[in-house]
Amino acid sequence: MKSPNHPPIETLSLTRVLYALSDPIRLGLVHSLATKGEQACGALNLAVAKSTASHHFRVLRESGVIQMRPEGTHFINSLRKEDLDQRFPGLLDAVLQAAKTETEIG
Amino acid sequence: MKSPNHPPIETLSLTRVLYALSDPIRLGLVHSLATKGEQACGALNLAVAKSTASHHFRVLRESGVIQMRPEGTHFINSLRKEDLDQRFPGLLDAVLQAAKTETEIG
DNA sequence: TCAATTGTTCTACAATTTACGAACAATTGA
DNA sequence: TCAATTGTTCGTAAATTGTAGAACAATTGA
Repeated sequence: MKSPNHPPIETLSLTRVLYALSDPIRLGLVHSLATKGEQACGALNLAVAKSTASHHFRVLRESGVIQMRPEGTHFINSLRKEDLDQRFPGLLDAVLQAAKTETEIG
Repeated sequence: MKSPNHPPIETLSLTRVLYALSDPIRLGLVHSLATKGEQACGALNLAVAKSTASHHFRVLRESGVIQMRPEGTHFINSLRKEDLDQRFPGLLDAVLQAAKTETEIG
């Protein structure tokens, strides 16, 4: 497994991050990574084809929201929380809190 | 001028709000409304056709980010800051702060 | 070695989004 | 009344996005 490219912190674009988080599937992935910690792609059992899942992981990775670390036959995904907090303080926490609120309300 | 519809607070969708904010033109509008206060559409002199501007205002309005109040021949736009703060605490502030940061950095 | 596992890449397609010009609607002021 | 102002709506075109299947690549374990 070849390690994919990750954009450096200073190149992260706010609109790109917001866009990455604006999809229900991707926001769900981020929420899951935030609450359960780092996980393999397969552990997040998505309701879409694996090529589609790969697409969403790519959007999240290229926007700087997550990082992917190769490990054996799969990838371990994790939030780039510290990077995001440094570049856009409070943003990730606010989004995660809002996501939590929304799932509670329905 | 007929007053346009605005979605009630409890129906605001997080992904929809994030999507509305993920466009550079719309984020610029929001930033402008946040710093300069309520303004007419024309006062925000956009670099796009007025039909395109109308589209962006509509996206912001239907996502619940802004409200539009008819006044004479034009509309006065303003952020639904209190509503957003109530539904998604800290989100708007974090986005606005991030937008400010990004314009400073470049 | 070789099959199983995991995820990417390529290709294609339907749906959505952004953009613009032209026509239209509402209001104001001369 | 009527022209000017302001913004919406409609129709359309170009670009982007989300989705999936098929083929491919890398790693592990039998």
